[in-house]
Amino acid sequence: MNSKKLPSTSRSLPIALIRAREGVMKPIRNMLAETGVTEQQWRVLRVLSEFGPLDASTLAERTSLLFPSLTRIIQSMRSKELVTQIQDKNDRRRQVISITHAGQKLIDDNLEQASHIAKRFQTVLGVQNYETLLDLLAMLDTNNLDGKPKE
Amino acid sequence: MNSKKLPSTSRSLPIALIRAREGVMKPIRNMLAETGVTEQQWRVLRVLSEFGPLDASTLAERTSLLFPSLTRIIQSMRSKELVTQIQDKNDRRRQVISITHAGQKLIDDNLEQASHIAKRFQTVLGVQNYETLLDLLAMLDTNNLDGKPKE
DNA sequence: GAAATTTACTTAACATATTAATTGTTGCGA
DNA sequence: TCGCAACAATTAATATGTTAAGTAAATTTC
Repeated sequence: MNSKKLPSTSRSLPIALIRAREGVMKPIRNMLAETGVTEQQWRVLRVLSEFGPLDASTLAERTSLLFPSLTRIIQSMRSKELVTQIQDKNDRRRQVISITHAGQKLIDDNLEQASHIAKRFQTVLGVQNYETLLDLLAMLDTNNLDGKPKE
Repeated sequence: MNSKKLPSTSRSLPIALIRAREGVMKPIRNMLAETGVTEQQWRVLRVLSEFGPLDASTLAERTSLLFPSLTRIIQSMRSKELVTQIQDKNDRRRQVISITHAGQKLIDDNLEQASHIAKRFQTVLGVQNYETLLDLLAMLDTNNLDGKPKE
């Protein structure tokens, strides 16, 4: 058996993930279009709202944003007064990011619509499948694939 | 019951998709790092190799790349002589993209490693789960979500 | 058959992704 | 306390994602 053949691009996992993401993001982007924030900025607000003030490293991890991206996003969001950034007193290398009232209001104002969108995907897939999907995706996340944790 | 609450970011579908994509792409990117092509350029080569010469619209659809991205990518790949672009005789609006010998060689040279990576994900998830995952992702792809089935 | 419309693609502008190099801090050991 | 490795964040450079405008060729309409 020739194991060198690649799967057809139509059953390619990377491409399937991209297309799924497109489908999921479309309604979310439509919602956010009117708020003036991008999908990533929305994610930053979500995480800050859920966990409270965080240093940039932790924030990057929880939002799944790379550091350089986060730096620029925070700059942009500071100018829009959606977040604040202050230097940690004890370790001046650290920057602590907090959500502002305006940022929290933006979330509150869109909470209903956002949860409606989230719920719709559960309905489309069925709650059972929805949970299964999240579990399978989580398996792809952790880098413990062939017993080689990283690199 | 307050139905307005958003799911915790840890069970958020968009974030789960992003993280899964990260996990899947990491080994692929490592492989491609030495070839000088990006993930998207690899995808273009894959599709051209599988389907033969294609007009830009079809290529964009099969690679899941947006048109403006594809335009730039093709320009870059032409300068590297991985693909060629010629005007269609019958419809001069159309641009027909073809893979070159060098492009095909790049695929051939990495075929084994690429299929090994693809197979590894099947093993990690189990073949059954792997198929289930592709099916579920496909359900998110089709834009028949807002009650508008499709064109 | 010329004007309006549509189609296929390109450009432009801005935001993010990714990797690498740089700056400023902290902590530690000689 | 000097020197330096490690750490946190920023900056830089290149590529892609996304939306909107623009261009040229084909098609439709009157």
